[in-house]
Amino acid sequence: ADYAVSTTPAAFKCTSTEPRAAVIRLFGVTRGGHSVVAHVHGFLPYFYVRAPPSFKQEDVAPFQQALTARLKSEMKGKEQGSACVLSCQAVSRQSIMHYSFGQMTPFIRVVVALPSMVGTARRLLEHGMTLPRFGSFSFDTFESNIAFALRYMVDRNMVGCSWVTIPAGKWQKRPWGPEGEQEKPVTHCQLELDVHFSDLTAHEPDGEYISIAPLRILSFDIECAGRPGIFPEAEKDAIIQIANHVMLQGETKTVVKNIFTLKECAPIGGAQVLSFETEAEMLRSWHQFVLACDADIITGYNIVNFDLPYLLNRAEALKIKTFPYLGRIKGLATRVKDKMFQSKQTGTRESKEINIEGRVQFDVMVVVMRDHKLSSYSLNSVCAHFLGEQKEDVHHSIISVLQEGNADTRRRLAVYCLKDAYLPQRLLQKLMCIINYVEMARVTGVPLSYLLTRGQQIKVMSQLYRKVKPLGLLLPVAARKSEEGDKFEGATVIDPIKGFYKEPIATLDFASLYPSIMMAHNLCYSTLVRRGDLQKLDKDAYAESPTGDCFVKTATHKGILPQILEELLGARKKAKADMKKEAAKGAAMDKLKYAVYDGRQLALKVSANSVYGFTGAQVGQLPCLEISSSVTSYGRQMIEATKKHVEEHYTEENDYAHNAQVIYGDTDSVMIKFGTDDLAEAMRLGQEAAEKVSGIFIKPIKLEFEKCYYPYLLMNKKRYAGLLWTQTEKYDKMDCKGIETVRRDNCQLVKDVVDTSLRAILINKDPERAVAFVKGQISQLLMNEMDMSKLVISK
DNA sequence: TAATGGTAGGGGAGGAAATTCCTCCCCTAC
DNA sequence: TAATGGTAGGGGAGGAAATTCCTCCCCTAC
Repeated sequence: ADYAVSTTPAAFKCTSTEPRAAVIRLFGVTRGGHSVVAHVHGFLPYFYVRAPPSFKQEDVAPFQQALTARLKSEMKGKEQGSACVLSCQAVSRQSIMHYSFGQMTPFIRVVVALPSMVGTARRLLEHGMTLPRFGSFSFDTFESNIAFALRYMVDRNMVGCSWVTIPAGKWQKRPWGPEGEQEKPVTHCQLELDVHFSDLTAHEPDGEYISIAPLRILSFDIECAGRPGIFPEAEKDAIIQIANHVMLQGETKTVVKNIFTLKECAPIGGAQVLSFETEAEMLRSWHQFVLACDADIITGYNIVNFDLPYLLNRAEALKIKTFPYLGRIKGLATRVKDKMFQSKQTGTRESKEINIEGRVQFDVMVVVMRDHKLSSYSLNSVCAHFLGEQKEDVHHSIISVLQEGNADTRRRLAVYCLKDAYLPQRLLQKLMCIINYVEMARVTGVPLSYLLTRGQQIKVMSQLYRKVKPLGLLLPVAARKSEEGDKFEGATVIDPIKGFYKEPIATLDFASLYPSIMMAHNLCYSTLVRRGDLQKLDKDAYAESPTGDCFVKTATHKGILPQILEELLGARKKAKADMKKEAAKGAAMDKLKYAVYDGRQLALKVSANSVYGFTGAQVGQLPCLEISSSVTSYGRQMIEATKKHVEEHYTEENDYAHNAQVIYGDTDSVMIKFGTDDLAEAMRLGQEAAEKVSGIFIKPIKLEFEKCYYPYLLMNKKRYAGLLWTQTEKYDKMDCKGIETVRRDNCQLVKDVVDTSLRAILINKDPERAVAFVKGQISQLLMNEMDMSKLVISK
């Protein structure tokens, strides 16, 4: 979904006299697979302002006049004839920040003509505006920085990638309207229609609406004739081939497989070969193909940062004026912009921003980089990792040679290029990217494209907006800037008692620790009690967290965040149950449905866990360190209590065979040496201890016995290895944490040596063998007999 | 159309700072 | 020009070498 500013057709004008209005565009697919665009009319941008004290109904009109005047002068005639502020209305709402005793306070709902006016109005109001009865007053605005399209989706209960119904008779198929002033199609979609926003019904993605639309997915790859040793430059180096591979979501067969080549190319089985004498002809023809194919999703490997910009720049160098119109909107040029994406998680990454309206750019490289930590992100190694197959390798230095050869050498290049277009499709299917991303969009409510171009916060914001609206609560706009280094204390890591343990070590974990803390203690923006409000409350009505912040209890007022978390975790339980149900059908199982449920439960889990991070985000949209630091402080208290309880209860005095000892723990886990040599006994004790300790905490906090390590090598904080057992018959695997074997900043040799040594120690229980192996490797190194490839470090 | 989830913590690299070691030299005891 | 005994050993100065400490960075655990 996006929006455009245009004139509104008379039929959808309603009461407004505005010359121009924002029209939401919903791009989609029908069940039959036809592309659709709906121009949604009549939805107006708005936001809220907190009314000054003693603000009365009769103050609304002067407020509107003042704001209109300021806004108009600010727009400097850009929007001629626009009223700018369409309406102001006194309403009762409450800010989500701080517990407010269930009281509502006066707010003003401001409706403006265009989305861009929201930001301007916000700035004006925050800087202070002069009102007759109040003098210069600096207003707090609320919900004034939400993207317009998302605002619409929130208000209409529409989540990303969901089904929408438009009843017959409520919409107009373009072209329509009286002769002369007809509404003509402006997009390349097969079906184009106009509708009033209230006539659209969004469906929850359940039951018959759980299915995923048959999206058309175009994967492509280009080859350039680079000069030897120089990375291709679009200004100088020609594009010689473009391979394309089109599939439908949910189906395995290929719809189109073709290749555009410069100069003649020998035929390739199963693929259509289109050869051109000039590069310009080829590019023009490919452009036509993209429009005809009308894909919903454009994919490929590194297309956003290489292939698409290269194509666009090359077309510009060749002066092909018609080329940069790859989107669904006719006459809207595709441009490349440099963008910086900065986050703690990924670091600072430069990337390109390319507008292709109505098509989602689903770059497989971006997807893999976001979801997986790998040592190399080349298509070759990613395929080797996930598909267990290497790509057809043609070294870039011989690409030009092949091109300058004959039809057969160009055919070899084409086969390679086709494979590069096909592999991203394979990866998407294998990793079930589309399904998982669609489910993430549905769970969090954001459009699909946000998931690849935006961070984590927008997903929580979207859920908050949705949850808060029916409750009459409003989300404040983040303060201009938060002070640098606004850090808070995190989790405890128990000092390890380092050593090699030959007896089983039981591991107990708190399930979803941070979400369950937030639920148990009702931590939320709306339950945080202001210091000054404390004496107004009963002592039993609130609880003080270990940081000294007070939150009211569930019985007084249930927090929004706990509600969101409950729903997320509840929905996850359901999704997992549905998965089981589907699997129980055996042969009749609907694999696609099963995958959807799996993707959903994963999305729900990730979403639940990111709520805590959202409240502590340093550069956040709605940070609240009182919440995040309370969460971690409760966590610290809990892990200490668990350690204490276990060590005090499992003692010889209490008739246990040994004194138990907590040898290590990190954040939400404790590792216990019960003293017994028997694995089954250790598991039983672990089980028992988990239940016992769970009892001392408030619901839904739950300690679970998860596994035993036997034997266990504890080297340091966050560094250990052991054989992991979940049942007594056979160990599951060798589990290594923080050790060189799991790090990506060392050469293969280090990994191999450490891995082999650990195996010798843990599995064969033969440290001598490990020593001998290491010595052997060192002498090989010293004698220069080591394979050089094992010594490569890539950073 | 500006946006960006958290803290704890190990361990290596690189360089500054503090410490140790060594040699030379002066001086005294005898 | 004139006059010039020795060895052992403490301790300071000065500088080289080895060590510690600190910061930054990367990457992981949770």
